[in-house]
Amino acid sequence: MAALALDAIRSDASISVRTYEAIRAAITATNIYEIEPTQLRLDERELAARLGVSRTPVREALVRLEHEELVVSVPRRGYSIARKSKAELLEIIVVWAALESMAARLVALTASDGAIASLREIFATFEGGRIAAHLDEYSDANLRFHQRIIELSGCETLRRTADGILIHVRSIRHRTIAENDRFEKSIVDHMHIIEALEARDAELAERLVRDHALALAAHVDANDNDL
Amino acid sequence: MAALALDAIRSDASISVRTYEAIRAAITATNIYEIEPTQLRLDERELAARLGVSRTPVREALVRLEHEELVVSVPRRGYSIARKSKAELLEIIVVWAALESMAARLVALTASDGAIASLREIFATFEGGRIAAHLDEYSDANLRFHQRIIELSGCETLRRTADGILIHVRSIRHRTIAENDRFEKSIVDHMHIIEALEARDAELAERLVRDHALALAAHVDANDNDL
DNA sequence: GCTTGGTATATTGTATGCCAAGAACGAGAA
DNA sequence: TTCTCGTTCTTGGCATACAATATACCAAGC
Repeated sequence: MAALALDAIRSDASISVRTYEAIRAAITATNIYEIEPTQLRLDERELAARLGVSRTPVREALVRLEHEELVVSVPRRGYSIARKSKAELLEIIVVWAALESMAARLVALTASDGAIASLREIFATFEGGRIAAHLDEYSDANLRFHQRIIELSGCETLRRTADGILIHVRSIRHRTIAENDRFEKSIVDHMHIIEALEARDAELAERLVRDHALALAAHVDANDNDL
Repeated sequence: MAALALDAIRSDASISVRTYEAIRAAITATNIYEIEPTQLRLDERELAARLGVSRTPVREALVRLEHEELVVSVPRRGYSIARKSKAELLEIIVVWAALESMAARLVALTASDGAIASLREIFATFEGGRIAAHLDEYSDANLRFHQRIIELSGCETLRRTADGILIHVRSIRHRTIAENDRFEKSIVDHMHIIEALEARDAELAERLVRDHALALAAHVDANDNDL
């Protein structure tokens, strides 16, 4: 439990919601694949005590988190942080590919030129091969890029659906970006995607985004055998 | 001991979960777009009394339902059944299109011939133009067809994600199927989709499914102004 | 020493009570 | 008559008490 960095909760919104946000943030900030299995347990009372609230809002928060599959509950045995199996992670990437490729289509068809241009700026600081030296920041930028495509689609439902699985995608991307020069290919892919969007080629943009995501899935499938 | 064929005892779902299922079923069985706005209110105490449970499981159930956007909660003013605006319904169709088209791709690439053939059977009873006389059953079959594509993808995460928005898609399809001969076009589309899957043409199947769904969105956008 | 049953303890699941925020309603004044 | 202010009542939010069940530990018998 000490592995979770719990922040104090905000003062607006209901205690339930703030509790949810606090626990969610704590899980998000933790590399859940690298902590002891015993640390995955979430003790209602301990969470309540540490957050300074009663068990009721903690339980409601856990119910929410269970729904977005961040935690799992075993009846009568409580909640623990959900670790996805490799097969599940692959499925998540497939869903992400579906959502992001649809988003790319919408961006190509409806986004403003300025909006599309903003995609380039995300990688502006990484020109000239300085990626390897700033792998963490590049990994963040990478994720932001994909998130931004979904944002620019203007489809709120798409964004919310994607948000639900974002946490898992984040951990995948974070772990795989450092592996054998994938970032070289990655940045080339991104530029092609941006070009397709700028050319307003919806079909191409959709396909490139999908294939980029599915390539990640294939990579994880082939390489990450320790999941 | 091994001689006894013991099944695990019915781990009768918790009251919370059963409460959730009961409320969900009740909402699903109601045409939420045709009842008085005052009927949309969900009173915790009343629900608890009618279900014979306390308010706690009712609240947990409502939290779950809120997460899947079947109900909305206004802080300090309680829960009510969520009616989607037209814009939101259009977005939902877009998300559905994204998920189902990805599913179609997977089906074309991985499903067995028998599985694909089962898609035809769904419409077997509607041959010979008997659709108009059995519009309700056709509407159901229609929905089952689209659900089945997602099932056949074999991607559980895809299925669960789609399930979350299924209720809304159902109500849309149900209301629009009766409108001006859409079912004629609809059944032709479906046959083309099946043919593409049988031909293992992933690109075509994906496109047909997507366009079929987006055509529904366009239809709703143009026709259903009373949402 | 190992197995097995019993008991204590810890922890979740559910019910209930209290409180505070809004809404509804009524009374009084303009 | 209408507007406004105050009171009451409804209703959700949270805490806590109680019940049900799983786990761990210990003791007794083989």
